[in-house]
Amino acid sequence: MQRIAVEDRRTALLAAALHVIGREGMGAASTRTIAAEAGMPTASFHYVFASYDAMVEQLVATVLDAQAEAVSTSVEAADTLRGFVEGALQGWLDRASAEPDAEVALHEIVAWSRSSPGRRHLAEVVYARYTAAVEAFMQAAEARFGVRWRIPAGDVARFVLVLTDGVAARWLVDRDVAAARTALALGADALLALAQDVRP
Amino acid sequence: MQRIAVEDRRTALLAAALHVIGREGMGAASTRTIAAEAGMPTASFHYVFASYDAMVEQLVATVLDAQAEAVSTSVEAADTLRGFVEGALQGWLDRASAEPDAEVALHEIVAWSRSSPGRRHLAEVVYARYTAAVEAFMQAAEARFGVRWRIPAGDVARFVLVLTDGVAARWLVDRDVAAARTALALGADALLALAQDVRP
DNA sequence: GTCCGAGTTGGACGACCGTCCAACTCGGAC
DNA sequence: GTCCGAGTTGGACGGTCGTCCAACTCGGAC
Repeated sequence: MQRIAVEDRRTALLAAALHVIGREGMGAASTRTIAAEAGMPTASFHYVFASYDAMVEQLVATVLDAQAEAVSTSVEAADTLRGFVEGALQGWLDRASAEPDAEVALHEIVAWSRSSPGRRHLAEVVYARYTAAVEAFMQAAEARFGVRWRIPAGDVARFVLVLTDGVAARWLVDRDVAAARTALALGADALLALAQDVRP
Repeated sequence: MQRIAVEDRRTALLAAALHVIGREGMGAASTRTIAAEAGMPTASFHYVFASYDAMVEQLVATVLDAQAEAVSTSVEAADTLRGFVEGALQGWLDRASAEPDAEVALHEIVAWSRSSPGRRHLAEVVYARYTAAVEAFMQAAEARFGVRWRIPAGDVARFVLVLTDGVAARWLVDRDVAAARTALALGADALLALAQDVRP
């Protein structure tokens, strides 16, 4: 095969891994399958990545970065607290259904990493980044709409993740976007009921 | 090994599978690992079960049966709608934290079955049974407290599963029962806000 | 034109997988 | 006491896995 910059190989392999995991799950995403999907010999995998686990770690970071940016653009135009909350939740869903491979991969990798002590930190990192992202949204909501919460901010953030995780779990099985949208709307109502002192 | 009734072997292997999946995840739950956990030679596995997939299918049925029964006993004493809703949700959490292997196994198996077309029906069966269980609870609530809902019953049932799935996803990673309890209490409030016409 | 080192990769390593079968054991009917 | 069929299981089958190395290629410095 012709010579390719290592960064380009890395990018191609990460994209291939995303497709394979999205299509056939973590169980089928072997080094051989991923390299074949990228049109490379198997040995190229370990020329680019130190190990399989290292590739997964990079994949998680890449997917989380792209997701955080996509969702944050969906609340830029919000001019009410309701618009902001609904925009964030529906923006997350729009992103998930637009890039299902990324959403599937995230859940596959969390489930995969949960059971092995040496990989458990990966699942915790995912939730730490989710929590940080939600808290950044909450601070933006406070700055823009003066919202305060009736309960500790940490409990609100956790409840947001309960909503997205719960909707995702079901959507992963039935891929029913309309039903997911309805459930998220109920979630938005529940979140707004926790707000007080909204600046007019 | 001494002669053992096939049903006893089946029971022992299912219990062993539950332990292995709960401790090390689906990826480590091979026929060899499970048989060893049950103190049997590997070949016993295929003397009892037609295939690995058939064992998983039986395991799901067993776990769902036990779970449904455990939760239903936790609302028997409820004498208000709030007590009923909170009792059901907290009863589910009590069951999950009392038998973590069963809860872990259910999520591991759903994730495992999602990606393979030939196994996808298993994930759908799990949600069909969850939905049926929740709808049975809702009918019991209507009979006992005369409750009606502001939105379609199907949307309420789906929202209940969003709550349990979302709480479970996080609990599987951090095992924080207190935080799960708080999140479920918020979920109960959200559900009660969807109720109307409660008989006094 | 020569050479070097980075890029590339076929193929092997040991391990584990689900499944299966031939050979063995042994309780109980006769 | 004999025998049979159900119960039991060691070991093998072909497959996949992550990883690695020796051997090859080739762009670019000299």
